[in-house]
Amino acid sequence: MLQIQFIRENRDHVIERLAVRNFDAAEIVDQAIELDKKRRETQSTLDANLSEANSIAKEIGQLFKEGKREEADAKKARSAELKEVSKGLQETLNETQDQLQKLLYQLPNLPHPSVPKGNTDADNEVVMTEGDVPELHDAAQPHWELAKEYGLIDFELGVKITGAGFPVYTGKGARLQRALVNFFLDNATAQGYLETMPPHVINEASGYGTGQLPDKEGQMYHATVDDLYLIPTAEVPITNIYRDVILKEDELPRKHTGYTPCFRREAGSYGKDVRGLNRLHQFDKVEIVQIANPKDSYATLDTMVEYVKTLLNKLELPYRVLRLCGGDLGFTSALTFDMEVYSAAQEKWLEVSSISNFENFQANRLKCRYRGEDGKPQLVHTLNGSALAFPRIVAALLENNQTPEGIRIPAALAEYTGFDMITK
RNA sequence: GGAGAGUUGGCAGAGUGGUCGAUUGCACUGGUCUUGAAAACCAGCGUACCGAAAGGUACCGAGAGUUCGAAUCUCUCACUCUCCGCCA
Repeated sequence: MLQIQFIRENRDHVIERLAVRNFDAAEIVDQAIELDKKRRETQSTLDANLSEANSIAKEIGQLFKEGKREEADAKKARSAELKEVSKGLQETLNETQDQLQKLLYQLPNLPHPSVPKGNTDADNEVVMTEGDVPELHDAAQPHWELAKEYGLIDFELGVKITGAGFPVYTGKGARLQRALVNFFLDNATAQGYLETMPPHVINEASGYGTGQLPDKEGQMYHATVDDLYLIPTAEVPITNIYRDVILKEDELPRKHTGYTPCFRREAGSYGKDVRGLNRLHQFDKVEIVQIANPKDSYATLDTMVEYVKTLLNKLELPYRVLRLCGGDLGFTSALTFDMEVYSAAQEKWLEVSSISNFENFQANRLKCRYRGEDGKPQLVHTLNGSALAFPRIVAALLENNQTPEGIRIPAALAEYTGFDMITK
């Protein structure tokens, strides 16, 4: 959420920046500024009323002690009057604040100056491409065929137990998942990220803290009996560690990594893009999260991108880095780099990581602050990224490394799987 | 699932209708003392909003109520803990 003080002082800048998202903010911004003005005026008047009421209450108390009953009673009239007025003012103030809050919820984060204008993912800027696309043999197959042929993943069995999008991993398929958990966590902790295993279910307050609620309620699985939600990503429980927290400046940055399953309803998604592992309702992911000092959050973002590159290099997967354009940028993000691997049999790029700087947009909702040199609490910057999401990594690994003899496992990962070849 | 207790500032823990935004201890910050450190002593030390400032207002789990006045009384809700039951 953007800060109203900032909007008030930078009206034109806010509108101009949001135009990069093709978001016409003028009307909302002006309404918000108007409401904010009303809010402050109401607040001042109310405060003055309450102030007078407080001093009258004290006077009455004093008069009672002195036994001046009549004088005290006389003052009660004024007190009742003030009470009536204050009640009305309080209602106006609450309404105004609610309306203002609703407007602010509608405004997405301001894109960083480097974000290109654009409408769809076709307008994203390819920052770099790395690695060679492998040449596959003639009988090469997409990963869902390979998974079946080698007995790694059973999609139909998942349908029986749960439904579409909940695959069952078996044998080397399951072992590969376990290897990825350890591979990613070991790499992240070596970079100073604190290994963190959070709850996989969150309460409502946490959902609001990172912005899944109220807007994206339909995207999470909801356990209504207890009013809890299954996490769509580890970002939610981990970032919420810092909800309502004031850190000391020298405690920054805080770095966490966590492995969790992720649950996404993805309502309305179907078609060939969702075949196999391309899009699931439950998948595994290792996440990296940083709570950063605003002055170096962009340097932090760069280190996170660099870190994920090292993972993809170790996995020997061809990949590219995209700078998301305004139209494709997430609601809460100021700058996002997507990492895509090339899946050779499907002949397409698959997103395996999305690394974002939210600046203080999330922090404002979370109320996560740090105390600067002047002693005043200021909002932190939050960042996170996948490092990495498993299913599409597995898809690319299977497709790119298939040979007539079997599926080769990259050396760095073979240390974790215990095998360097998947055979029938 | 049953029964009971509780929710106050970073932590511990007072406070049962008026000068309480809140005693005290610990922690923390600064200072004095010391060759240095410790100890001792002195001072400071919540957050948000309004305001140029002075200052004002709100907040003692959340919301509503009683009252001239509520951390304190009433109601509703949420959460936590303890014991019993069940159980990985």
